[in-house]
Amino acid sequence: MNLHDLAELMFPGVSETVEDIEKKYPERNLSEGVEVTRFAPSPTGFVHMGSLLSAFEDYKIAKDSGGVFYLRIEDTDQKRSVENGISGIINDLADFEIYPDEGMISETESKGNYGPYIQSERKHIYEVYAKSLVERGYAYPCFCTEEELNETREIQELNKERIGYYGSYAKCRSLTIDEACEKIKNGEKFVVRFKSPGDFNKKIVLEDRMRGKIEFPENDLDVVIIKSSDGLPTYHFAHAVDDHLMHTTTVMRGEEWIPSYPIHHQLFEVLGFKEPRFAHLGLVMKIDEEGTRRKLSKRKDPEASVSFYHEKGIPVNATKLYLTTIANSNFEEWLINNPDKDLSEFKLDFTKMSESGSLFDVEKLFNISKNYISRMTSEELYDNYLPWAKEFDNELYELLVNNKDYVLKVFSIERYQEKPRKDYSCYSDIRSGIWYMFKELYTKPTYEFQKITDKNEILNVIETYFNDYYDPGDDKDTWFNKVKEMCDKLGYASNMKDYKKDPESYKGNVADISTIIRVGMTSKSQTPDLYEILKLINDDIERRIEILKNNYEC
RNA sequence: GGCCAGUUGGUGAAGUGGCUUAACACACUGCCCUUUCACGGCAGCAUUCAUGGGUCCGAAUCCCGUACUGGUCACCA
Repeated sequence: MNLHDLAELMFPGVSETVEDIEKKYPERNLSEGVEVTRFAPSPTGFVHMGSLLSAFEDYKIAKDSGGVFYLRIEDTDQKRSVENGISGIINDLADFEIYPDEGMISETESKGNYGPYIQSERKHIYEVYAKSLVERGYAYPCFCTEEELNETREIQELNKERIGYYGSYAKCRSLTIDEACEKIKNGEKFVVRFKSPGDFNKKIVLEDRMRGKIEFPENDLDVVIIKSSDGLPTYHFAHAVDDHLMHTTTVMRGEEWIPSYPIHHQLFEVLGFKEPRFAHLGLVMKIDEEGTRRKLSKRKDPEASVSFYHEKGIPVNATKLYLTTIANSNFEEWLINNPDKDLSEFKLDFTKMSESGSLFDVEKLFNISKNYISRMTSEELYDNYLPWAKEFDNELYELLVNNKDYVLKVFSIERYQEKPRKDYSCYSDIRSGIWYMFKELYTKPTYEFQKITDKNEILNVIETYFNDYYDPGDDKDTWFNKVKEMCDKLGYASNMKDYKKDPESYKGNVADISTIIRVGMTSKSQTPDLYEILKLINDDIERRIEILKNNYEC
């Protein structure tokens, strides 16, 4: 019996050779500097903020260089798979306008020439490579049971030695070929282990694209590369084979992978693969109630879920802007200097990526979103808001559709000025800012009068104003002068400075009068420009006065 | 426990030996502007870069130790 016989016994059905496979995955025809990146999630059904960031960065790095971004599904751990888990991920990415050039495009379909893009469908490929490793003496069957493995670990702990399957602890490594063949023939189950040629006392260096040099001891662990439970590869092996075959140029992944780099390095070497470059991203963290930092969790943090932003109505572009600020700290400054340029003109830079896990800052996201919304035209706001309202606020959606011109006017208030108003952080904020502009909604308002609460006085001011002073045809200056005129007539100060000098001799001031009119007509003490509002609700003023009166009578 | 990474204000961070008595942005505080709110303007917010030592004319920046945080050591990714 020789290695070839052993390999045949371990992989009885595998007839293809490594050369056969390699031919099917030719080098990509791309010029120097063009990046091929990938997002490689397990099919868990949805994407959370941390993985969205990583997908976004992968996508952006590829696009910035005119390269290829693909989506590969890593389902070698079937326990993690969820029904429709792939389409969930595709939809979440699509919500943020991340569309893979290659890879899965639905639950079962894919596009691109380097597939299959689901690892469980690539089983035969991994077998071919594993078999060749066995033939070359770089892999062997391991028959150790879980109990045996636990035992050696306990011994290692007791002796304060490094934990793992290596050196003399790698029992099955020293099995002769004949012994191994015998066991297989007897039907004993086995995993395939990598036969590491490494020496723990030697050093290797990773040239990380964002962290620079990282030094490690060489790997000497005989890691499992094919599992006996389902015959599928482990991450380490699948990563090496797939990223080689699919010709990934830069592997971007979380920093939790740094410690296993020596394994991957060795695998690439022994398999004769050209190693891709690596960038190990900082994890996205949050502060929890106890005040400690921890990884953002899908389960515990609603704001970690991508759907949270969808429901809140944060514009997709605003989220992208925020993700870019986390990805590259110099982006904010760029944005300030180039407010009108498209995001695609900003190139992500590995050396500007944060090495420590950054805290996810919802406040900042809202701020970015607020600024972003304030810069939209009324039409853009309308077009973006409408689909959101359709999904989350049907009543408003109907009004929006039926009163488009009117809504555009409402959105235009204080929008087209040098520094537009910033009222809305997200689409779900908009209702509270515009509901009172619709007569359909303005029925039983709650009033926010504060300083002046005397009902008769309020009614008196309102009636006097609309009977004797208000004229919708007035321009803004005339309009405000009339308000001031009325102030003088009714015993209020039209000039704030005068009022401050001697508040006792007035009933109030022009601000109080404005507030009475504002609250009387909108039931809100804080609104955009009153003059503009009155012009828009002109047809409804009579009715609103009645509502005010009725409200006071009962 | 071994290995690896990280540590600059409330937050994201700039900074790679002198231009830094630490940029910018968010948040916060105060004042101003003002018919409300928002916007905007001005000012304030780390004498100090986890910590101890060293190198140097000079250190947040280089070296060593310590602490803390996170990761990893699975037939999970």
